[in-house]
Amino acid sequence: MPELPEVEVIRRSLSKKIYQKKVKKVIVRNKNLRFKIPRNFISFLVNQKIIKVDRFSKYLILNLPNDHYCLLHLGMSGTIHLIQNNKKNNITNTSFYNSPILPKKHSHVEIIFEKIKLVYNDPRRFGFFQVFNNSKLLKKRFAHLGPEPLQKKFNLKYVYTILSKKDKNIKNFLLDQNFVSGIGNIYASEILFLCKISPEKKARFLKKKEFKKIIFYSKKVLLNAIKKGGSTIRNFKNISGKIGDFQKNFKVYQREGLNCKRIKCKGIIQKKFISNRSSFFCNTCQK
DNA sequence: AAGAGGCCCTGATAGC
DNA sequence: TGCTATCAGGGCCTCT
Repeated sequence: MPELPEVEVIRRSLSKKIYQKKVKKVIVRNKNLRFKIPRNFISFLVNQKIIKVDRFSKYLILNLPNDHYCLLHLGMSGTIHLIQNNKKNNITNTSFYNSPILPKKHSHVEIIFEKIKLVYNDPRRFGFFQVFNNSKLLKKRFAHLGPEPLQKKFNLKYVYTILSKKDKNIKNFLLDQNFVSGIGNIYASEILFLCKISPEKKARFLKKKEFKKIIFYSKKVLLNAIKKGGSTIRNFKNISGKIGDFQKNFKVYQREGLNCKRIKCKGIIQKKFISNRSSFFCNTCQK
């Protein structure tokens, strides 16, 4: 699923294409997403300009005039496609995430601008749209979420205060959006590998030095992933759709049974289910 | 009240 | 080939 870096990459490309564009039409084919698409969704958007494309954590926020906001979460399988209608009447498909061609199935929502349209496709329908009439309500929507790893608020004092007495394992904390928001299952494993910390280690047993590492590598992994264009995004410029022209440079994720990438470490990457989510880690260098 | 587990949903893949 | 079981990157709700 798209984690913070993927959503940020999507935000940037989206922003370039739909900034200051006016919504001409909205099509809702299936309103039964994770949450039902609100009744006023279409009228909320039509004739409005996109004045900014924002993001918090894994949420995209389309800023509209008059302090209105349209929130979009991609869930596990949500993808955004931009279809451009150029002068030659060719349809150029720009896929921002995960798919070589525009899927016909599961394209639940279309937001249509003058020469371009945004298509939301989501097989599992874990994603959702929500609308907010002012920034107060939007803020309230995010109130329960912890800071992003990239924010200054995500510092030693904050992490220590929350984690130092908790009995929950650190992997679950990295996935807990109330503690820190934006990290998902892939990057959680990657971050802990770089920290040399076992995913099963209870938070209260972590030392100050380890808290510092968690903060440092959380930032580093996410920033690096954004820089690389979202490492979980498949690069599907190849219309033939052949797999293999995208690379995952993961150190542990989906590397079960393979050698640890750390120099001189003889460890083997393990896969283990921790709270129903797959976790990958080196059995030797992560303590 | 913290933490574990179940559930929403479809599709891809593995195993028989 | 065709069935079934398992798993997939998230988040919210409930139960203990």
